[in-house]
Amino acid sequence: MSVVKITLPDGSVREHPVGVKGIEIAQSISEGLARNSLAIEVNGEIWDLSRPILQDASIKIFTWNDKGGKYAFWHSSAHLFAEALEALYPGVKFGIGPPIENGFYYDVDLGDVPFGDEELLAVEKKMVELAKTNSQFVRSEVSKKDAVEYFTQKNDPYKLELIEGLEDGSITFYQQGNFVDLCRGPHIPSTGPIKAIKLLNVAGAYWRGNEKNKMLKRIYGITFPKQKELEEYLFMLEEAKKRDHRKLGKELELFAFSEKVGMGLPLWLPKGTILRERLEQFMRRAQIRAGYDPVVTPHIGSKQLYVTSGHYEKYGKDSFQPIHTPDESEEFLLKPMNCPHHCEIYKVKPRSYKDLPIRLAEFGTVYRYEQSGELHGLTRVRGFTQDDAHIFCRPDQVKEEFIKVIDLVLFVFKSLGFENYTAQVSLRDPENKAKYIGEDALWERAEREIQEAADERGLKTVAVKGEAAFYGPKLDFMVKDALGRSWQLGTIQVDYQLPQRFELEYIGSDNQKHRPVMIHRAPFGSLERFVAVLIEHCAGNFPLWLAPDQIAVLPISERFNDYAQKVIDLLRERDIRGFLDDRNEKIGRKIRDAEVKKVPFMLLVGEKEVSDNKVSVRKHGEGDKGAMDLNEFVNSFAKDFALPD
RNA sequence: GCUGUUGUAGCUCAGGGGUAGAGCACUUCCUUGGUAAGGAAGAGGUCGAGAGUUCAAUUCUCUUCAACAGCUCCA
Repeated sequence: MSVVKITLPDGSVREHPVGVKGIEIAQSISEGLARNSLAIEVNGEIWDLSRPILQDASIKIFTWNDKGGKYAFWHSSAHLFAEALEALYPGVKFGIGPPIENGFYYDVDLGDVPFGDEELLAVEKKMVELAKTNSQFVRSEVSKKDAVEYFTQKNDPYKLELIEGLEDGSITFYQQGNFVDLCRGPHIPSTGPIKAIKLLNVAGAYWRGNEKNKMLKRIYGITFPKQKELEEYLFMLEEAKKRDHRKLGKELELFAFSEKVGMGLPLWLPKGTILRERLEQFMRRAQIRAGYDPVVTPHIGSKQLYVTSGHYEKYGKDSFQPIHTPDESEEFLLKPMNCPHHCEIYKVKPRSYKDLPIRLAEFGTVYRYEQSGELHGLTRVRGFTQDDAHIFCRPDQVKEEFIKVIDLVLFVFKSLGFENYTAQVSLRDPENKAKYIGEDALWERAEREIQEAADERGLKTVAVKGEAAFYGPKLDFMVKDALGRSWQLGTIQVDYQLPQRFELEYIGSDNQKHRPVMIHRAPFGSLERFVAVLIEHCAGNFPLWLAPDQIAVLPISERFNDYAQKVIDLLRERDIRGFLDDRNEKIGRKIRDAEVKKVPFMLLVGEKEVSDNKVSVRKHGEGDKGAMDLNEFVNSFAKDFALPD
């Protein structure tokens, strides 16, 4: 009998008969593993445990603790959902139903049948019932002809469309119970392990992501092997909602919106403004140190400016419309980005190669008419301030400058404790080059330079096609919000197009005219989005240097209000921000209120403190730190009060 | 922009065809207290906006605006 060599993750090699199944390998290792195994990775592909292995292979067995195990589990759950839905709604048409980071969804066409919370519960119940039958997921290879025939008979146009795009010989079906689905797999062995099920919500989604197509219902759900894990997950979701920046922004009085001012136009309240200005100070200092020159440009620019830049052609129709003046031939646009203005600053005088790089920085407020459905707290707004800068440099300086910007972004992230970011190289969509301007050669060069710079700094990058700006590729730093939604913060972009369009030049050492390269960069991205993500990242417990109120002075009774006022005054002289709680309330109450407001330090003053000329320090979330002299307090936390270095 | 859900006091929410309620916050008074909510009284709302049905609409219907979830988009 012939054998296959199976290499385990630890490097050990075992021999099994040809056609051995994953589950059998698991059993040969241990009964426990076999019981918990959900899928198997074979030479990098994830397979069913029941699929025979015919050749030598490196394998890894997945359990619930592996991403691949969860993937198969949730993928199978999507099938279970579909089975339940079909049982309750015969004739329902199915789109796609993949596993996602947390759970799965299935796009379905229910026609005009209403589908809400009650219906979700009913399907959920049916799923539990079907899971208990522990029916096996059976894989079968089918010919394209048979596949088409099956779904034609079932009258499911979406699946037929999917099959059309598949190659004959590569089509597989999976069946569990009475439900058959077109599916590449893999799946867990049977429905039994799916014990805890929650259908989360229903939303609309265009078929194949194209807004010209029909909108299907997308039903999200999540499942777990144990009820307790589901409960923990739902609890975690609730906890995450508590740190939503929209909720905390309101509670901590950081920002607000007004219907009268207009949607997507944030109003920064006094406390939010302090936070924002501290971030600006931090960035200003870092940029001065990195050789940037601050500039200021107007909030509007003539239409011609954006015709030159190409932005008018690309976004003119979807922007705030031009501002008119008494002169009918005149049109101005609210500036949607700062680069054209900065190009004009570059052009105020002839530049020598010795002048480069020139780094122009501006906290530039821009206005973009984002689709109404896109607006989201502070993360997606119609008026926002970029910590923008444009670096004009010689072609031979691009990589070095790019690396310096990466260092700046990493410095910002480190200073604020952002550790879980993704560096994304955003490339052009090679299938749809019409979306972009500029020659192929320049694109390829820019894409290469970005990747090289990122590699040189040891960044782990993910390349994503189709995410580039229309004028060039980007290196984007993505960070997740409290609910796991990904947002782009820092961005660095190499641009060969704008210098051409604006005919930017410098005189080289050869006394000839040359074209500079432009690097767009914004380490925060925008102050709005950065603050939003920061709020969620620290759950409103800002580092001391950023906290709008750093201290609260709490007199034990009204008799000590005068002393407390003196404490506040002395602290203000040392640039420490805070407030005096002189309300006619008990100390317990004042402490509670200051804790709820997440004020980093509470300074209690009463009989003892007045006579010793001290303050009793209480730290937010930690409690009593004992009495100390005011100078001693300020000095011992001086480093935390200051901008980070 | 699309699909769906929601809109009642500053905030969180209950109610429901016969012109509104709670808790917190707010104001005043009592209380002057030692590390997470002292007590009492009071003030607050064209029930998102517009139209329709009705003797009567905050409640039902339509339109509109906004928020939320997802999709699409994101210079």
